[in-house]
Amino acid sequence: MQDEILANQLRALGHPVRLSILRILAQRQSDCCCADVTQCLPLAQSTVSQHIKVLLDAGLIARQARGTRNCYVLATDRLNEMNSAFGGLSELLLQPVEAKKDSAGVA
Amino acid sequence: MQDEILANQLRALGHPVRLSILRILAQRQSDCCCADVTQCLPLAQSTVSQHIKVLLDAGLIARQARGTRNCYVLATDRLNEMNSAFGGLSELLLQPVEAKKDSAGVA
DNA sequence: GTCCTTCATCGTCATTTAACGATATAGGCG
DNA sequence: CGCCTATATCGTTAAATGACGATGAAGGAC
Repeated sequence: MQDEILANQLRALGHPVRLSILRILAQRQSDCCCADVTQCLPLAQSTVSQHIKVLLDAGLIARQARGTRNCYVLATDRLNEMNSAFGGLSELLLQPVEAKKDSAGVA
Repeated sequence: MQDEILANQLRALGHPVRLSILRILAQRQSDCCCADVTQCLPLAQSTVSQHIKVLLDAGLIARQARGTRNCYVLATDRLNEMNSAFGGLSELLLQPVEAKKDSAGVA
């Protein structure tokens, strides 16, 4: 289901460490490898690698093999899609609240 | 931390059933009690109640005692906040990609 | 007061997650 | 070829999650 995918992406975002990782990637977006990320966090390399995997599986980041290093970049396409999906969701959720403030359809 | 809160809210959204619950609340936003939600889902009442609790704890919905019923409504304020926060996050994340396409600052 | 409905909470169980250390693989360098 | 570095994966463990049935408490209705 669509919801499954969206939920999976939201769940992937739903951890402070993973938010941090995304921010780290956003800041130094080029040539950011696992070791770089690990250096910014108080966690073991294997743990960081695991979090990276969650983000990878959710499609929120992409891997770029670079010699012996694996560099990661934000999957901006997917993030954009997700942004749209989330925008659509929140629009849907928030819609009834506004009670069609100025809906032109009313006679 | 701010991230803790945001992550918690995202995690609360990160389950298909909870997305469904939010949609259900959005559709028939008034007088929607636990039984109503349960009727829309193939889950036990206690399970639905648990999911509702997660959404409550994340502040995404609010409870309104109504006699023997507890009615739930979307916490639109919080959802709006979250929408902003998410927008801000995605803006931050997506920013480097656009490479300031038309930033006026450039001579 | 008694009964009935609604629902949150409790206890349980299986699954998943988060964290770690250890390890094996893959690629560059001498 | 042999070594080193980088990192993904494995195995483990504790804790969290998701699901359920049962139960107890709160609040009408008669």
